[in-house]
Amino acid sequence: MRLRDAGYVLVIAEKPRAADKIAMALNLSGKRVVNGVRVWEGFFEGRKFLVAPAVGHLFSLDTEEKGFPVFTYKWVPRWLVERKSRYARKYFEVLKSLARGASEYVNACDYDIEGSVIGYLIIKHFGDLSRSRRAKFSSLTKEELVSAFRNLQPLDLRMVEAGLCRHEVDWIWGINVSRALMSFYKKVFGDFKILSAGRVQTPTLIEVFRRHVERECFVPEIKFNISLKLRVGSEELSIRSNFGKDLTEEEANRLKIAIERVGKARVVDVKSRTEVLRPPPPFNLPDLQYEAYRVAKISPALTLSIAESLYLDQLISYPRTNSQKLPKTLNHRTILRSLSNLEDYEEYVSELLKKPSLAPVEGSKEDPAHPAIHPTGYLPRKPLKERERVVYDLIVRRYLASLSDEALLRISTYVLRVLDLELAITSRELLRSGWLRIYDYEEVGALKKFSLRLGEEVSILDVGVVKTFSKPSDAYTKSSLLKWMERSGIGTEATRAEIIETLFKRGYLKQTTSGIDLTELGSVISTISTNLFSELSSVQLTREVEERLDKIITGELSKDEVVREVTSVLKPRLISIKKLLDSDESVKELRRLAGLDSGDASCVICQRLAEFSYEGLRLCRFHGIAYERLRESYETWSKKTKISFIEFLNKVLSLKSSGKYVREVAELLISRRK
DNA sequence: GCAAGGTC
Ligand SMILES: [Zn+2]
Repeated sequence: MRLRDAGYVLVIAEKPRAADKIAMALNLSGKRVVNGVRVWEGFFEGRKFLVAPAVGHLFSLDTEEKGFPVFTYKWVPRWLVERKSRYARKYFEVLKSLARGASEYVNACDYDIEGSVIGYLIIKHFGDLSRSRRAKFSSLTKEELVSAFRNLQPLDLRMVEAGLCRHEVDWIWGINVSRALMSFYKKVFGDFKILSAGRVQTPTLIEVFRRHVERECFVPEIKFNISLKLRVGSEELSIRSNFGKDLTEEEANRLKIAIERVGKARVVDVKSRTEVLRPPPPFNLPDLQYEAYRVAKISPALTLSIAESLYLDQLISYPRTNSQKLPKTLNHRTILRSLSNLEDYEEYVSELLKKPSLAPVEGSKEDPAHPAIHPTGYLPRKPLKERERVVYDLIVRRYLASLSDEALLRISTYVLRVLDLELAITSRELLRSGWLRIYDYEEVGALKKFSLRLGEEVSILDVGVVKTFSKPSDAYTKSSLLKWMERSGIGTEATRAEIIETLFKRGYLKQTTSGIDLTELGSVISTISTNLFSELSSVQLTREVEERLDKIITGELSKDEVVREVTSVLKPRLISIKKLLDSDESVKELRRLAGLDSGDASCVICQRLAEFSYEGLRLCRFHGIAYERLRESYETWSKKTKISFIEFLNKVLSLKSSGKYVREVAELLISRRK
């Protein structure tokens, strides 16, 4: 492929800031503002170049068909079909008009499948695919960009095909199942409500459902431990231990008396080691969102929007990244000298600058297009708002920490023998604080320093028996749910927080004092999704889509084959569901599929569909599971302590960590036994 | 109006 001599080369960037960087790297200094959009022109290696930005996707899939099943769709201008994307119109118009005068096109969007689609669709609609090439770079640094433009590649049509396929598969599943759900809702509850389902949101909702069941069907376990108060040097140390045994109440009481009688313990082993605490790597977006919540309770969605505005003010690098690595070419000394003008960091930074070399710690996470989040060195020109300040401060401190020395922790473990039993106590002392001085949010564990010699006797000042009750997993927060999505490999940096917000907007989730919980609607949608669309309800669908996209990239599969496969799974099912929805006598069956009361067999506690029967009591799946857990749990409780079933039920009612369904079943059983 | 993915 040979570049034509006449006309200019139109370079399409994914976003305005990237267009600026590309122009800068290629020395294209002619800045013009067309229709409110910044574009750049100049000469690169003798050819006239023009760089203009998109703003992410400028086209979107859409259909004119109502109802479902729906398998016909086409790409349309995004600003036309999406209210919140009207701002994209001016970028759309500018690219459209500049494309007319161009003789060549370069797709210089991020080198990933979405970037390939963004540039491809613009060239396809406004330009000429046969006169196009792809710029391939993994960061927007001058070196990489110059090399990418000296070695322009043929258009990456397999990446494009994979990208188009991802859009189509998500559209087909999402739109069809959402419409089926709305149709179900109308039929069963009588009114219209906006509902949705999708490859990422549905497994996330179902994970909250699982946690809801786990917590609300939870029966605390009882445990008996020995508490000891020891004299260690001049200090008193309180500890709890079960000596590695699952003690019954009787055993614990006997042990307490025996230990009281001895009154002392002996140090029989001493192990000391120095633990090296490496600085944390610089932030990727998930880490920043997690820390902003942990340190300042800022929600993941708000953290992203704050980071976005810091990025647009040029204070930090691009935030929607998964990378925990900084570019080798980044000039840390320049950034540090600039940061030293800020009072908060001045002292620490001046120490860092004395180091002979500055090599940031790297994490393992990578990103195809953007490095870890770091301060640019540009300083705020006006005072930041409170939350902006908090997020900016976190980013700066994390960056400084990544350039800092390791911290050293001295950990000494002493094994004490009392009677024929052993227990360990641990002393922790910070020998060198290193990076912990600048990033002091990290929990190093309570520091408690003491020292004992081998063979030394330790007096036991007090002994007691402590009864403890286990607790269920915590309810999810927006932060821990986002972490779950990340670990499960669903969604992207840019979308996870927003998808959690969508689940709230649909009325599937609610915020309670202990965290996120499912609403009644959320429970119905989870249940019907699991029953009718099991594929969409699991993170496994994402794995399968990814495998197929990889095969499209290697040429083993085509987009049409993958779309045909999805259609063949979904279409027959949608047709039979539609038939069910259209029939007159289907409401009962539909209610059953949603786990709702279907008329004849309902739970004696909540009227949901009964799926269990115990002691002549019809119980729904929640109360049925709660009943089973209560029975199992009583078995273990009664082995450890003398307690009647009624006493046990009353005790469970009094414990805060007992689940809602468990309490309701306990109350019912108590009232029946009166 | 529904997805998930870009970006303001
Ligand atoms: Zn029930």
